[in-house]
This record gives sequence, structure tokens and C-alpha cells, in this order.
Amino acid sequence: MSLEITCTRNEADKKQISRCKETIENSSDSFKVISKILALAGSEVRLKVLFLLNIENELCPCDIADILEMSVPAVSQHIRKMKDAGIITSRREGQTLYYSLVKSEDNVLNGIFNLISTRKKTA
Amino acid sequence: MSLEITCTRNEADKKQISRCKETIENSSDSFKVISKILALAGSEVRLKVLFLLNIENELCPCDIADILEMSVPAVSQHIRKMKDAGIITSRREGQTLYYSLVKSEDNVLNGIFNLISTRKKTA
DNA sequence: AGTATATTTAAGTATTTGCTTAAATAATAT
DNA sequence: ATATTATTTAAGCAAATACTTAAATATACT
Repeated sequence: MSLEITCTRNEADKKQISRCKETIENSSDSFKVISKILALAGSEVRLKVLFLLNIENELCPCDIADILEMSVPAVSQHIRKMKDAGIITSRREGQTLYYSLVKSEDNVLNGIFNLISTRKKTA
Repeated sequence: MSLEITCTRNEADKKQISRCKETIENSSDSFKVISKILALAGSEVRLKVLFLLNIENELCPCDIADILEMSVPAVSQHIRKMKDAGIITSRREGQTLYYSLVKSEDNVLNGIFNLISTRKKTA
């Protein structure tokens, strides 16, 4: 818990440091919210799931398990995290649960999807 | 290692599944590369560091530690990860190491920085 | 050479993550 | 009711994370 100023370099720019502290403080909530979404998308498996939901509109856990060649419970647990975070939702049709992306205005994910598609083209 | 098709729902769309598998396969490298960057940015601390480097151009570990109110070794270890991944670089000036973002064409991070700034304005 | 400063690295540890297997729900079909 | 299917949940565990403190480097100063 060393909250004191440890950096006593001659060149240390105190004004810069307090300006930065303020900037960070002002966007404190954004950092929490956005880093959480990025952490979710920062798993190869989940990024693939999100990308698939974006292009296929909706998919069930069973399909995703087949596509990604992994176990259904493993998929289900990834889905749960994303649902808990509110970035995907579900719709039931009989025994099957269809998951889809929650569309949001300030979308962190759209830019990422574009990047994946773009890279694919240029590669 | 259950690589067989486990989903034998009547409604299962085999064509959709193989189409999806192909899509994922085609962008396989993108998913690796991009999820890695997102995982790095998916830490609140690292997202802040990246954001700060973006607006301040360069900062030393000591300054970052002060700004984020955390220990220098903790900061240094976050920096190491980002440097290893090639998203930041360093320049030495005497004893001080100045870190800065590596500018890249297909930038995953720029979109994110914009989002943080935008959210701040609207909030 | 000897000391101080900036930073990294290493070792230790508590927490989190991501799977596995087995059991629990929920809906459907017989 | 019973069995089947789709999915979730729970328990267990190995690996990864993110700190801590202490020691090691590297540069500068005297």
C-alpha cells in the first residue's frame, strides 16, 4: 500500500503526473467497464464465439461446441461469463437456447470484428 | 478430447456448422493475435497504462507507478508483458527508461482509446 | 572505487481461470 | 410416469495472473 510518491527523479514532471492522475480518475468508470469487456474478448475461445454470433446472429451452445471442437460444459461456462457481463442474451426454443449479441451503441466489439475480417482479407 | 459431433439435434444445421468451422479456421491467426492484444488491454491497470502512453507519448515506470498509485515492480511486470507482446517499446535516457506505444496499421487499440474518451465526454 | 537512483528480475503466494467429469434442471417425446 | 435431449451447475484441479518483498542490473554521481 505504498501510496506515497516514490519517484523523486529530478526530471519528474509533477504537473504531468497530477494531470494524468486526474485524467485516469475522470474516466475511472470507463476503464472498469471497457477493460471488463476486453478481458472477455481477450480469450481466444470467447472471441471466436462473439465473432460467430456476430455473423450468424444466433447459435446454441451445442453448435458452438461442435464448431470450436470443445466440450459443451466448457462452452456453457464461457457463455455464462458473457451473459453475466450483459454482452450476450438468450432466447429459448423448446430445449434449445439460442444465444445472440446484445447490440449496444458504444460498441467495443464492432471495431474488433471489423479488424478480424479485414486481417483475413489482407492475409 | 471429444472431437466428434455431439450435437445431434434435429434442427442442427450441418451446413451452418461446417461453414462456421471454415470461417474460424480461415481467421485462425487473427483470433490468436487479436485475442492476445485484447487480453493485455483487458486488465484495468494495463488499459490505463496504454491509454496514458497514447495521450502522453511516453512515460517511465516510476511515473506510471505514481499515477496509478501502485508499486514500481508491479508496474514493471505489466510493462514487460506488453513489451514482450510488441505493443510498447522503450527508449533509454540515462537511468530512465521511457516507454511508448508501438504504432501499428491495423490498430486494435485506437478504437478502444476513442471509446474511453467518448464515454468520458458523454458521462 | 563506492554510493545512490531507476528499473528489472526472481521467489513466494493468494486469487482467478479454464478445463474435466459428474450431477442437476428443463423441456420433449413415448 | 419414464426416457431422451439440451443445457447448466458444481466440484476438483492444473495452469496462469497479479501482486508482494528482496535481490540483481544498469547508469550516474562523487
